[in-house]
Amino acid sequence: MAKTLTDRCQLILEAIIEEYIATAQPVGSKALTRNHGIKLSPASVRNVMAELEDLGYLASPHTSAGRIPTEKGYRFYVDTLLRISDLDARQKNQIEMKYRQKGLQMSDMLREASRTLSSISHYTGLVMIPRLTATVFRHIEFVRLSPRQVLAVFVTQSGLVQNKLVELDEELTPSELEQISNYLNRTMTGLNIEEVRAKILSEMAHEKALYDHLMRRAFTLSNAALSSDSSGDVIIEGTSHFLEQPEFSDLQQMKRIVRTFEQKSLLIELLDRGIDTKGVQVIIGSETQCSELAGCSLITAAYSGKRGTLGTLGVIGPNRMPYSTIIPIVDYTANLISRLLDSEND
Amino acid sequence: MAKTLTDRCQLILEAIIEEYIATAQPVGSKALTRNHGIKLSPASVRNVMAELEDLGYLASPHTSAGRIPTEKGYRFYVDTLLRISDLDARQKNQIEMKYRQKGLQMSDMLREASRTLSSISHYTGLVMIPRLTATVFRHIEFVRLSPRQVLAVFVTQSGLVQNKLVELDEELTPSELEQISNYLNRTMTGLNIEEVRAKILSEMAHEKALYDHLMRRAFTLSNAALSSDSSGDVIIEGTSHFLEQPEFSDLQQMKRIVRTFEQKSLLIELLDRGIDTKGVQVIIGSETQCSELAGCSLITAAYSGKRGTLGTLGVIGPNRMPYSTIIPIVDYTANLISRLLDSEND
DNA sequence: TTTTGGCACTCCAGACAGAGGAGTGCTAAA
DNA sequence: TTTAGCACTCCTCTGTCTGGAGTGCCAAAA
Repeated sequence: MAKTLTDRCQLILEAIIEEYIATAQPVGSKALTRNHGIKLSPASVRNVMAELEDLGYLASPHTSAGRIPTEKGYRFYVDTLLRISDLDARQKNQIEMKYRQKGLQMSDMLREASRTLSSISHYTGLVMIPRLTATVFRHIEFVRLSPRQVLAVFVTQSGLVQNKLVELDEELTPSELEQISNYLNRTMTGLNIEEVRAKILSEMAHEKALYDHLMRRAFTLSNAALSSDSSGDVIIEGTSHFLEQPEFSDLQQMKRIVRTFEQKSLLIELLDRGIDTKGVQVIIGSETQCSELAGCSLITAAYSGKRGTLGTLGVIGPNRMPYSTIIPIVDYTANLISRLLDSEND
Repeated sequence: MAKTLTDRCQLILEAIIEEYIATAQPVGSKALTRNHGIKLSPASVRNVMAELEDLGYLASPHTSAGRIPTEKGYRFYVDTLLRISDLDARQKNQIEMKYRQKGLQMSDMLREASRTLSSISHYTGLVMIPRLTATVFRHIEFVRLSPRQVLAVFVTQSGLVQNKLVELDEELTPSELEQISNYLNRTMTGLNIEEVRAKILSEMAHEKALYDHLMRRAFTLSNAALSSDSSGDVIIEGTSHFLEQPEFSDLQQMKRIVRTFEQKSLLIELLDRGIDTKGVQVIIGSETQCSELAGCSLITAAYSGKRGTLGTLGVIGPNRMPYSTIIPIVDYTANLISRLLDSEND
């Protein structure tokens, strides 16, 4: 199938998509010949456009309007036509400036990343908080809130703080708690949370008839504390940029999207999808596979710390996004964050 | 001035406001006599309405439309006309259900509160996170990220976890850190953060020629850690409800408001304002004193823990809100949260 | 064979006019 | 003091019309 398009088709498709990205108006044959250095007559352009429409790259809202790109059109554009340039030094600098302040801990940094993505791209910034399971254990602390309630506070290698409330079956004295946390901190530092859990479970299994009662408790407690159902979280910044997009001027659509953002779960799912991908990933329209986000596209990239991928970040906007400028922004941000997470805390 | 309105004026004003709240349409004299058990003719009602308009309680969008309440009208309604009923048992139950789950720590609870406020009121829920300075110290832990970076993790009496990255002038060994945190935990538990800071400062002042070098460091470090500029934070849930309000169907207005929400700072300021007020506070339209929130009203109430007020929570929506149903919801939620914070951790 | 000019056709967007309706203010009568 | 009546205002809705942008197709030109 998909026989490759002729050069001329590609040229015109590219021009149409870029014109549409710039104007948000259906593109007609005349406008194209005027503004895009195409040395063909409108009539010839029309022939090509009709062909591109037959092939599914373009669509027309009604008979006497211009053409707009379909998702297939965008996909082809992104995969084949797009030439991505590097950011120029000024832009790099502009991004980097935001992280220059001292005393920025990881969570602040991720929030700043989301903000920066949003403000530079003029779309909505997304940053996924690392899942606990992907992070490396640095420190755990138990704080006794009541005889049967313990707040477990983890700190990960990269300085992310997470906490979980654990309800106990039996009471623990402060000194017992301290012994337990000492044990954990001594033996577990440097492992990732999965490894810590696995280790705890195996110890529990091996020493069935546990002579040391305290140890059994230690394992039970830490197992509870680490059985994090923390299903990930995402920092969303710049929702208001969506209100600027003419394609969502319909309030019903707007509401659908904003509501989806509020629920976050769908976004987390989408961001998760890119976590094992190298480089920048583009998800266009229905490729998101959720109707709530119809007409929306994502540009994402994974970021990593010392010990592998931590999460993903990116930008979400309408299908009609200036991919050529946003892709490098996302790419650069992901690399920058990775670099910062890598360099600190050593 | 402000001579009191006659009973009839009040009756009609109330009817108009309630009709307008229900329909979002300018209210005419005829509609009033039909639906509100007013046994006057439309002509009489018109006379009263003209009077109310002269006095500034009503306005008309144009000559041949009905009347809509002004802010002054809403204010009078809220202050004088409104009879607030208690929530019925079913609603109370509905709210309380949300907090029933086990293992809900404070931050989860506050988020849930914001969500519940939003979903029950159908407007936007706001919950201010307690300022560190208002909270009671329970536990502090220093985690050494690098020789010169320490992550200070506080836990407050109510189980709220906050953390701050401190950059050190000189290196501290792990054991020094531990001594310092032991000292702080021993001597400071039960004080609020302000008191802790005061105590540290006074100790620093008293022992100018400090023989114990470690102590000096301890004070410096903890002072840095507690010099929290954490300017408060607010949990906003249900922004999308704003998109349902006909008064903000203008995209420009919508954008202005959503953007203000994103910045949060104005909301924090507004919520702060109610922190020393007993009971429910209503801020109508321009009383917010910020043009970005023109047309928006807030209903807020303070919540408290064991040791006094912690923060405020509430609902923000258009001026045209059903105050009579939302005020009790906010009131009940604030009391419920206070109760939950009070009862736990003892 | 490919490109292009010409032409008829389609459809939208905006302007305009007219009708209907809801509401007002005022006056005079009850 | 209340109310009925009436003239008036102004919005909203509807239908009609027109100009313009764009298309598809065909035949002539390259």
